[in-house]
Amino acid sequence: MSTSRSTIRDVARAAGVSISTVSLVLNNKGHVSEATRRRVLKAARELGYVPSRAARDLSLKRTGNIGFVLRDDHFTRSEPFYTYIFLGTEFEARLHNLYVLLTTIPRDYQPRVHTPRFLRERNVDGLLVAGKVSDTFLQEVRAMKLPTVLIDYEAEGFPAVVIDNQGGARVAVEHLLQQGHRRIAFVGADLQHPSIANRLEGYRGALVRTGQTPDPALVLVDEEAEPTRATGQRLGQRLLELKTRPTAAFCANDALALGVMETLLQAGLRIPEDVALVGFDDVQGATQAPVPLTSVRVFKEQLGELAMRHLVERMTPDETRRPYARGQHIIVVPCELVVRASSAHRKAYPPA
Amino acid sequence: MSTSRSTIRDVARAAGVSISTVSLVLNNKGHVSEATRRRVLKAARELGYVPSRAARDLSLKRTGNIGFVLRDDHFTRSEPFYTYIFLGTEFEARLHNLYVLLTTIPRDYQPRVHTPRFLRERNVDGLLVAGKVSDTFLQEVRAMKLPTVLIDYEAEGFPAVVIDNQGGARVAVEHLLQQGHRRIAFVGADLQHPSIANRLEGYRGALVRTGQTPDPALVLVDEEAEPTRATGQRLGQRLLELKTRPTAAFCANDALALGVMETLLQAGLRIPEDVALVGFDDVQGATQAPVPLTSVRVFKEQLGELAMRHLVERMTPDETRRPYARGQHIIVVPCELVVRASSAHRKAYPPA
DNA sequence: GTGAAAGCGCTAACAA
DNA sequence: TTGTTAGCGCTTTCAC
Repeated sequence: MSTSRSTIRDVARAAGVSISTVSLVLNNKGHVSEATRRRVLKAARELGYVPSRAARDLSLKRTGNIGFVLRDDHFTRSEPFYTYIFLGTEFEARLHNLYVLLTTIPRDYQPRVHTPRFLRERNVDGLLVAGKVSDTFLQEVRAMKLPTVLIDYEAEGFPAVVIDNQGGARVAVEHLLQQGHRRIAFVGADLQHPSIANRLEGYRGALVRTGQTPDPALVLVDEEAEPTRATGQRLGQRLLELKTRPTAAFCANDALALGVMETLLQAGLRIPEDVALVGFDDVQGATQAPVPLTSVRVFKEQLGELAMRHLVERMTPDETRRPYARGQHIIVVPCELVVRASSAHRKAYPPA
Repeated sequence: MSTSRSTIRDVARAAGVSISTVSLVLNNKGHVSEATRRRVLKAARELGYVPSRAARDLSLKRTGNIGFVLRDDHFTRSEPFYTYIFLGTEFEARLHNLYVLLTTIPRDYQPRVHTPRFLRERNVDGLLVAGKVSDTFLQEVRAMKLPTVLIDYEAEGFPAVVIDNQGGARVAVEHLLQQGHRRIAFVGADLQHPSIANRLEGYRGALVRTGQTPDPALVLVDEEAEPTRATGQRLGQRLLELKTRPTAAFCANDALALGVMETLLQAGLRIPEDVALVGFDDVQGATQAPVPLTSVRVFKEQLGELAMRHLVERMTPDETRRPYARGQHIIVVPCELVVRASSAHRKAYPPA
């Protein structure tokens, strides 16, 4: 017990069988009689036997690791969005007896310089990429022919697990419409980001569906900026300067919404009486905001779990499965609206 | 290139030597002639050879992994404190060619139920534990006889890398004293936490050193609570109810300080004119607070780096090192005061 | 200085 | 149903 750990040999000896039998039992393979199976299991338990990962991996020609890559600035954001996603993958990984190797890459990724070590050494069987990353990185990954799944981001040729951005945005805007709002602004940033673009689409869709004509003047977007609180503050300023001020704004994410809120409150406006606000992501800060923020809740851990599950499926060529297209599957995860004070019912327009 | 990766055999063949020679060259061992050394290196480079981790680990009887454990509620805090620490360890790990396996444990850790998988399977060569964790967990770790280093926490029998809590607190309070403050409160929580206890010590020390007698009435502590923003709000209330209000408060961390600030501002007090505030940790939110918060900056990534380095030292029994006590080394990392508006010079008391 | 060979602990043919 | 054996790719004695 106190000496070095026991091996498959020890178990075999203790159970009075050969090591291959032990291997078969432990991996539920082949046909082993119930009697020996029990003996083996018992011996293994009594010896506190745990298979050596290195030995198994060497024999199986795999690593048992999954790489998880995200941008460092995303990982260290004050909102633990990607942290939850990571925890989701980690949870699912346990079910498959895999380890997750987490590494960050810089925003301005340089192809050979910043390549994660586990990729360089080919020390992962599959790869998970969370959030928007440099395209040069994705190109490198593409060239490696490694099973890969993106999370909360989309790119040519990669399967991905994404939020139902469009659907969530639509529900959010429909909620505002239902509250009686007719002049609803959209606050956004970097439209290159598929998520943001989709949220804008959802916003437009909701308006069009209800027979409205989206007013371009109400689309407040800073194409060059990241969707941060600071950007929200600036865009809030622009909102204030509009000739006819909107009565509500749907913001592409909570950070932006919180920034807008700050600006509006400082300008002396009331929320939601003067301007109702809805965000997206439902971050922790949404609840604690001066005016609790209505938002679209995203199930971050679920994103991670699903991505890992999907990755594992792609890694194990299951013969029993039909030969579906090996292409770019996109898994869309639903989200849900959480109504808080920032968009509470306006006295003037009671809900339908 | 497109087929499976090349092995040490391939390199040996290409260089016209034996595999043991290749091994020696690649590990800088034994005496190999400069000529063959070059040939081997060249061959390895041309073949894009990367040693198999599994094979090496199997042979070396090690795993090449380091476990990193922290509480899930710490990891998902909105302040990426532990995220930075993790990144520090990850950075240092690369230098030693180690992988870091990150896992969280619940706050209410249950001994055999929640044991991290890599510990159960003994799949790490060393362990890093960040932040306060359940004592039952540490007991389990103790029993494993695994090289371990704590980070930002201390416990019997474990080496640790910690912030200079006492020193930082002292500097913070000295700063307030220098601003002319004489009634300085201490705002804290859970004194069981060594960091908080030490910060209180530093606070007292600064006062005593300058010949003051610490006033127990000014020590506002909620022993039962965690040092969070909510706790800070409550303690801020208690501060307001004091018969003779302090002119300044040193808070055990930024979360508490931010909570106190919120309460004071809502009560109509001005900061720093009515009450000056100083926090600890220098979190991201400190800069963005309504009144930018003076705080003690902590070099989080450095904590992680040092811990990893120390762990690696303990893992590799270096014969050349003197047989120092194998005991509980505590590495103290300095921190520095960052002065912002929340404690800016008061007109009444110009700086010395 | 270099090579042959054993062995790390496991899986998977292949025999029996 | 079970056992024998040949690897998996590397490190490391031990000869030469």
